[in-house]
Amino acid sequence: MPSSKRRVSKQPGKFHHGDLRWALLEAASRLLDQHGPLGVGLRAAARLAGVSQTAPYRHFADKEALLAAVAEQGLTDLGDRLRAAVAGAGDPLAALRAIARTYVTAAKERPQLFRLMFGPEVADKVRYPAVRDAGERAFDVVVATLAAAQRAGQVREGDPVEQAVAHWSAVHGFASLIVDGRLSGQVERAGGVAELGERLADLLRWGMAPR
Amino acid sequence: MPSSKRRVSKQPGKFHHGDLRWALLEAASRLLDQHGPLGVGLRAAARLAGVSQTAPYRHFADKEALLAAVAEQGLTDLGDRLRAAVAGAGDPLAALRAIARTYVTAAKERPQLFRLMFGPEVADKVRYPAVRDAGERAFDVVVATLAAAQRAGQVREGDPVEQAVAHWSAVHGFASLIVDGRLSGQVERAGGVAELGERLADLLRWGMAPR
DNA sequence: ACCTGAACACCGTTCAAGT
DNA sequence: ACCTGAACACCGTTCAAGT
Repeated sequence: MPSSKRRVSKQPGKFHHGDLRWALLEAASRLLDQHGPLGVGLRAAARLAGVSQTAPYRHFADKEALLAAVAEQGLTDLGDRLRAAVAGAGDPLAALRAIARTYVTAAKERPQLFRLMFGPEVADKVRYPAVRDAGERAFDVVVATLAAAQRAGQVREGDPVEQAVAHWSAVHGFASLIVDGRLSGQVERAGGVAELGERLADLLRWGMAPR
Repeated sequence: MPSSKRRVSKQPGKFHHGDLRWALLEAASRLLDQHGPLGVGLRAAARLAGVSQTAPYRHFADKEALLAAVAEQGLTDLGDRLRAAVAGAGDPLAALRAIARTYVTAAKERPQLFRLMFGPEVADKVRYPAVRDAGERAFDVVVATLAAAQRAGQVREGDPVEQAVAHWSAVHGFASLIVDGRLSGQVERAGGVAELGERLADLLRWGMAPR
């Protein structure tokens, strides 16, 4: 995880940036929101940061490394937000609802970042263990919440990891289809994303089998 | 939907290809599987098809249009496979399971195509109604199956579209996370994708609330 | 209609060089 | 360590031209 605060150069005037790495991440993030994952370039980021085209190579091995760093930031931030949402919920069941709401909200806020985080731009995840770890830390929040929900008798007994995969799959799939504009008709019919999301949460909770 | 059969040129010798459009789709499809959505290029496709770099512009307005045509083929094919899976199932409940299995299998078979179909490469879906229509035809299979399941008393009553969104979200999210390598640990723990998928199907069917 | 060749403005990446 | 400028091999796209 990159430092989120800009450091001041120790030798003022000698470098354009006290922390070029930070400046490049900031530039890439802006390019991402404006032009999508395909609009993020090493040269364009360098231009935005005010350095030469080859300067980024001091901090990132290649373009994919820059994108991976942005994705890692996004996943870490998502994990933090999920943790905060769980902490602010009254009980585990409310926490599960808060996870779903927070996840979909984050995806809608920065759709391009969401796409980068789970898209093909950073193809070889083995090359970026930090990206994978950030994703797993976010997933762990879901697992812990389901374990707590079981202890509180609000979710049926079973492997919490398996339940977390189910919960995450449903929430992630819904967020993905929303971001991709694939559910716009259904969203309109239901009167909004939040409303449709609530109904899906109920279906997941009570199941689709006849009562 | 592009014709899936190569036409023979009416004036042999005059053109390199009887159907250059078909040849370019074929080339793009091969580039996609080999190098991912980012490896598909207009020039590379033209090279594979044996024509000049500018020839593709006779058939596709730009690069995105070529990618959109490939995505459309993939979505149409997915819809066909879902329909066939439903037709081959004994009852609506088995059909729902077959939809999930078919969807995940298709995603695993051609992960790069799956990413293109739902990824950011074709960003502006309004520009490509054919892509959207192909996706909706696939979705309609799920809606129809849930309506049938309700009539058979195998799924609780309710809006079949809403239930289809829930089913599709869960299946799509699971497939996405699998393709993205995000569940490799959990898959190993569970003894395979099919096994984990079966457990998720049960959770979706019976719900997560305490019995 | 269909295709070509040259050209333009971009890329990612490498290399030799400067402080 | 950090940054630059020139260069190479690629892109997507446009344009004038050929059959």
